[in-house]
Parts: sequence; structure tokens; C-alpha cells
Amino acid sequence: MKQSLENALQHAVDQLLKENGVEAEVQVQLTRPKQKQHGDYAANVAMSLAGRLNREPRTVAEMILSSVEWPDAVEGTEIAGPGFINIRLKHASEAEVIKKIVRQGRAYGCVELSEGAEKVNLEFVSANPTGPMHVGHGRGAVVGDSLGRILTSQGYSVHREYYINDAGTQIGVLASSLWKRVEQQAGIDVELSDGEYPGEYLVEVAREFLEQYSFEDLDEMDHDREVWPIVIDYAIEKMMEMIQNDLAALGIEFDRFFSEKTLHESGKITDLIEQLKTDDLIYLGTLPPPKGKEVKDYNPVEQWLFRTTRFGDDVDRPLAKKDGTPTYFAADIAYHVDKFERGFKRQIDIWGADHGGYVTRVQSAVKALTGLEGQPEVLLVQMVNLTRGGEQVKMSKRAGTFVTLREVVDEVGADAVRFNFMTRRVESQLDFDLEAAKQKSDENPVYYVQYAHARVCAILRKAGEEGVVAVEAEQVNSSRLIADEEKKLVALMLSYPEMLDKAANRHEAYRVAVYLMDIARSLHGFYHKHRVISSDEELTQARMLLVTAVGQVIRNGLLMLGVSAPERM
RNA sequence: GCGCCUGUAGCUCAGCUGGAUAGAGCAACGGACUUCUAAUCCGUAGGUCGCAGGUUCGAAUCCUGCCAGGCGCGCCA
Repeated sequence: MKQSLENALQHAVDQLLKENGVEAEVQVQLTRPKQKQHGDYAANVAMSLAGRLNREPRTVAEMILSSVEWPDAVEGTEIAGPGFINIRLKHASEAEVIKKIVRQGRAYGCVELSEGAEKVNLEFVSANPTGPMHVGHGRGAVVGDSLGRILTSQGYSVHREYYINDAGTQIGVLASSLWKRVEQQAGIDVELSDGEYPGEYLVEVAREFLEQYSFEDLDEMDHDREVWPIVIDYAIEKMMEMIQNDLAALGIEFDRFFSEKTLHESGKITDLIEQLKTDDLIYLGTLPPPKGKEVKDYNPVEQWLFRTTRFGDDVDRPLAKKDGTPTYFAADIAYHVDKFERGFKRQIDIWGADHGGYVTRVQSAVKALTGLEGQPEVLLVQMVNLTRGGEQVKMSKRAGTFVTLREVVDEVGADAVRFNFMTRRVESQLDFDLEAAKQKSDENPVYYVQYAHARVCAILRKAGEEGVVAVEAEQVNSSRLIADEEKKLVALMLSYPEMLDKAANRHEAYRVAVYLMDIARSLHGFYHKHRVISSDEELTQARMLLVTAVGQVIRNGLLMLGVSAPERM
């Protein structure tokens, strides 16, 4: 509908421009006015054209309107305010959408996956396999998963990936932490050193480890060459198992877990560095001391530096550490190039805000190596502030007062966690209150929306009990739906596909949550003002179809967020 | 010092590729359950859109400067 109106207007505008010898292309864009007295759609072209045509905006509007050939659904138009063109539609034609929604069901709002669908690589979570995930990871996980669902619904071919940082120093720390826990259980008196992982979870893992391996056997083996690899592999496997379980508790799955270690082992990183040398993209140099903080032990060291400054970065970045092993950055470049080689020209990475300083560097490197501009597209998810009844939940890894994501999910439920994490833009920090998330009240948007869905189901159940049989959707006279609350619902349902499209293109998954709160509110308002089941059979049928459609849209939206849609509450 | 994010009602936030009278929820106050679910609804009240300039027919929205908070700034990931 919106499209056909835009086309009609565009045609008239093009003509007007041609007649007046204006070369420029002006794009017509319709918006839905906030005020209903401003019609169903509004266009501001006349005002933006006024300057070029050197005439009053309202005059321009008249000129445009005189030559538009509107589709049948248009009831009338008017020029209002400073020069808006307001379009009013015949209501019947709008309300017809409820038939389409019921007919399409789950597919309403979705774009079909076509053969040539654009491949998108969506990387998210990628939490280090050194311990349980915290709530911050959870937010990234939920945002990523929902964005994946939304992109898929809009016709993208989405590949979900988790990058396992299973190489590097922190893995060594993990392994030594685990080994000490093993030794402790074998009766040896050792203490964890500073910086090692003190969490209880490793005690449990150590216990399981000793069920599988005999400490005496291991003690006789060469520690560095034989035991160490066993401990490392075991630790990583167990950590990933735990992480995957925690993700599963939120209903999140991946297509692939990509191991950083394989990049090292396959020689991809050394190949990459050789390649960069021949391309003269790296050089031996020294970095200036870091800014902004006192560094006492700064020693300038000559190392391989990537010329990221050529591609927009502030300083060149090291690819190898002092001991010659590749930096995390080097591996990450290889990873992103690997994605590119696997055919992903479009990559989305979801990172915590604390990695913000890393974005330009990776994009610069990717640009240098693949020519892709602005890839990967990075979403920085801001921190989560965990509170309980308004009180800050103090967390310290060292003191062991660390609240894990799993604990939160177990306490408040996956639906509440997911929905609440989706109610804010990723740029804004999120306060998450454990008490509020458990409350079954207005404070908790998830129940508000789910209740609207359950309410629709209750109405339809009741109709069944009273022997009201829904007729074929096509037989329903939707033009009976003329109350303000009904028009509002119709308008919202009509905008659902537009909203999803926007959410996908701008990577703004929270829009779905905001939309759902909006349509739930309208449903509740409608419910209190009007009765669906009445003695007016024709109206009863129309309203039953209306609420059926609302229920469908709510279900579809909740599905995008991975939140359940209960039929009873 | 530099970079990124944020600043809108008492609180938490929408609105930000410029549009008409800046919207919700919570909290406050007043109402609505013999009715299809009150986990709900209706009403009242609440605003220098951080501050100051600029751009223009029009700025919460774009630009510049400043203020405040968060995150980050060596071969950690």
C-alpha cells in the first residue's frame, strides 16, 4: 500500500520537475503521522521542493496533487500545515490486512528466502572459554540471536558463528588453574596464584577430570609435553560444554564454533603474515608508549606492525609479540579474512563495549586485505548493570561474588531475560533488576506482552465455548471495524512488516520489543472498551478475525525475540 | 590528553537518515472486576529535550564548542 502511494506521488513529482526544467531527483517518502487527524500517510515533498521551484510549499503541494493518479484505496487528500500532503485511505481497504495476516500466519512480515539470498556471517558471544558467562555476555547473546532471527525473516541467509579464543595466554592460565585444582584434590598443597581463575567451577571440573584420568599415571608422564596438552584440551572442552549449556538455556544455538587454535595450527596466520610482507603492508618498527596512563616498564621493542594507519587507524598495530608468537589481532585478521574467503562479504560482529577501541583496527585490516569497506559491521553492546531491588549487585571475580548468566536465567526465566535485554538500544546501558524481572506486573514488559497474547487466546476459547464458529476469513466484513481502537490495531499490524524491515536493515532488534509493547497496549485498550463476542454476528466475526490477527502478529514478533507466547497465564 | 557511546518527565527509556501539539512504562493522585483473564484498563499531574552557539521555512534530531557519566587507549583477549 505504502509503496503504491509513493509510486503515484513520485510519478507526479517527476513530471512536475521535468516541466519546470529541474534536473534533480527527489525521492518521495511517506510517513505515518502521529496524529490521526493528519490522515493515514503524509508526504513532505512539497516543502523540500519549494526551495528549488521557488514557490510557496502549499502552492507546490497543489501543483503535485493536481496531477496525481491515486490508487482506488485512497479516499481523499488534503494540504495541511506548512505544506504537508495528507492522504486518507478508505478504511475497509486497510482492515483487509487482517485476512492476509490470518492467511499467511507465521509468514506475515517475513520475506521469502530466495536463491540468491545475501549471505551474512553473524558472529556473537565469542566469550573466552575460561569460565562461566556473565550477564554482559548474555545481552550480546540475546541481541545476536534475535538479530539473526530478524535477518533471516527478511530474506538473508544467516550463518551464526562463535569464535573460540582457545589459544593464547589466558588459556594457559586456565589450564594451570585447573591443574592446581587437580593437584589439590590429589592431596598436594598448592595455592592458586594471583591472576589464576579462583571460581568454584574449576573444582568441579577437576573432580570430573580425575574420574577420567588417574593422577598417578599423569604424574609419571612428561608434564610439559604430555600432561599439559591433555589438561588444556580438557579444560577448553569442559568450558565450551558449560557455555553451550548456558546458551541452550536461553534457546541460543550456533551454526559453527570456530576455533582460533585451528588458525594457528593450519598455518593460516603465518601465511597471512608472509603475504603481508610481500604486499608491504607490514614493517618492522617500534610503537610509541601508550597514552593516558603511566607506564613504568615501557621498553621500545622492534616488532612487526600492520600499516593500519593507511586505512583509517590512529597507530599501526603489532602482529607479533616479543617472543615472536602472533598477537590476538593477527589471529583475528586471519579469522575475518577466512570468513571472507568462505563467501561472506557481509559480516556482522557483536562485541562488548569494552572492545570499542578495537573496531577501527579490524576494519582497517579487513579493508586492506579484502577491499571491503566498513566490514565487519560491529555492534557494540553496552554494559549491563545488575541490581536486586534497586541495590547494585556487587561483583568481584576475586572475591568469588560473581553472578553468572546461568544463575540469572535460572532465577528469573529465559523469557524475562530475553525480553528485558531487548527493550533497549544496544548503545544504551541496561539496568537489569532481578526482582523486577521476576515480578508478574506492569514493571515487567515481558508479561505485559505475553498477557495480551494469552488474552486473545482466552477470547477465542470463550467464543468456542459459546458455540461461535469462525467463518472463512474471506467472508468477514472487515469494514465493520471502525472504532478508534480497532483502527489503531489495524494500523499497527499494517506497520509490522515495515518495522521488521527497519529492524533488519539498521540492526536494531530492540524495535521488535518496543513494537510488541505498543501493540499489546492497544490490544488491552481495545479489550476494555469493546466486546468481541456479541449478538451482532457480523461484528463478532470481524472482531474475532481482528484479534486472531493481533494474536498472530504478537506470536510472530515474540518468535523474533525467541520468547514464548503462552496461550494461558 | 585522545577515541567511541550516552545525556529527553522524580526514575527507566522511546522518538535521532530534520517535520505538524516531544511519547510510553514505573513511581504519585483519582477512578474501573455480577462481563471474553484486573498479570488489565481509564483519567489527572508531571518537560529550560545537559549548556551555548550555528545551519533553515522548520532542530530533541544535523554541525561546532563546552559540561557530566560509561567504556577503552603497550607485544590481554
